[in-house]
Amino acid sequence: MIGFFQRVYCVVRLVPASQVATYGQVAEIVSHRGAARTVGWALHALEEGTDVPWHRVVGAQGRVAPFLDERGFNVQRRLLEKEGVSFRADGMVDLDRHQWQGFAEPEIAALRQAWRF
DNA sequence: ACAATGACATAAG
DNA sequence: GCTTATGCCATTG
Repeated sequence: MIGFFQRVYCVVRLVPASQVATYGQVAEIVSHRGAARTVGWALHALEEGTDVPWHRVVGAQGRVAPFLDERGFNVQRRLLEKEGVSFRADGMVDLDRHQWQGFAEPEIAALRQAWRF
């Protein structure tokens, strides 16, 4: 049984480039009951230079984290745009085009089996 | 054991 | 679009 944070990181690494998942989606896979808040906590704990593509996780409505770089640009948005993710006029990710479809039940079961979770 | 802390989600005003 | 309020949950002190 690996830890909760490790499961979060594992799932986030499985999100393909140019696609995004919501905190709730990740939580459904790594937790019995939706632990969306704690997913955010786990990503917040990541260090700079991590290999976990944290920027591919957004809020339920496509909201990105409000972190700005030294030039005032949103860090998460810039990373996503570099992968080809398009944004709407209101600053949200275009979920209709880029939301990850997630896993089917058998795949989720296999993951939990591997985790003994 | 308890309380506080969030990069959440949803609903309501 | 905003702000609250409520439910939620793993981690930390």
